Amino acid sequence: MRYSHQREAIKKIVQGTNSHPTADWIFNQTKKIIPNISLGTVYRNLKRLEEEGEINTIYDGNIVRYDWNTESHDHLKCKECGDLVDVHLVHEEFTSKVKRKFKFDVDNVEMTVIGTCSKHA
Amino acid sequence: MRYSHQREAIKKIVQGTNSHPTADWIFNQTKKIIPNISLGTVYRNLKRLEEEGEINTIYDGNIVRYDWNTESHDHLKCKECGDLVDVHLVHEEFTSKVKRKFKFDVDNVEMTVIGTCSKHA
DNA sequence: ATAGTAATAGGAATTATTACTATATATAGA
DNA sequence: TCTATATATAGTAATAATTCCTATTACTAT
Repeated sequence: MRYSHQREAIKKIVQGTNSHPTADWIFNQTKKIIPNISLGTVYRNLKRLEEEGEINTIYDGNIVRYDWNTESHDHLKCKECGDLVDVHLVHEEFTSKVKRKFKFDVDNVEMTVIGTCSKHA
Repeated sequence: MRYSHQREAIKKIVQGTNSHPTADWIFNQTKKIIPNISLGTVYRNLKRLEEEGEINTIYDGNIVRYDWNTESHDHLKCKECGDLVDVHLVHEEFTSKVKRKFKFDVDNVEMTVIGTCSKHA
């Protein structure tokens, strides 16, 4: 893969936030550095970076977000503030239980716990 | 809520399949009964039915699907055949653990386990 | 039967994403 | 360093999913 200024900028932006940004947010941030970058370039590079394992794609309902955290993890989503917080809830024992019980080979678990965070209890 | 022929047809169609259909599929099925139904009507009524607790909305990646099964449950998704199978994996002990550990009040857990089903092992 | 309210059809508008194409750029090799 | 070429980009058009809008239709209580 050939180097590109654009891809580097996009990578740094995703890796520099905990906000689980959308493509559009990333596009706007990148524009501050490369004003004439195009949205297609952002999408293309987000896909490339995901393929390279540099970033992760997460699904917040039907909204696609990106995450610098490529370790397997889960999310707590507060319905009051919309905050999405990284947590580690699914462990090895869980995947082996699924394997045993359903003869299902687990690659990945996508879990979002929806509720109310302590700030809005 | 006033009775409507359209909404009843949509409800029966969703409740009559295990295929976790998309809005578009439901639209096409409903057309077989009510040829001049409009897509907007399908979306509006799917939303109403979800609000009434008659059906569930599920997110398969960024694809929105609908499910007759309104009991809290999880999904196994086979990356080979795309099959989405209902399972019950998240139990009360899990939500109370999240409550204790993160002071997070759990409403709902959305979990999709991605991997390979026994047919494609 | 009629007025008032609620739902629908059909199409336009919106949003997110992908595809296309002419131009620009990174990089391997002379 | 210069050049050739493959790959990436900007800008725009196209597509897909969903929501919004409005004139029309249907139901309900009088």
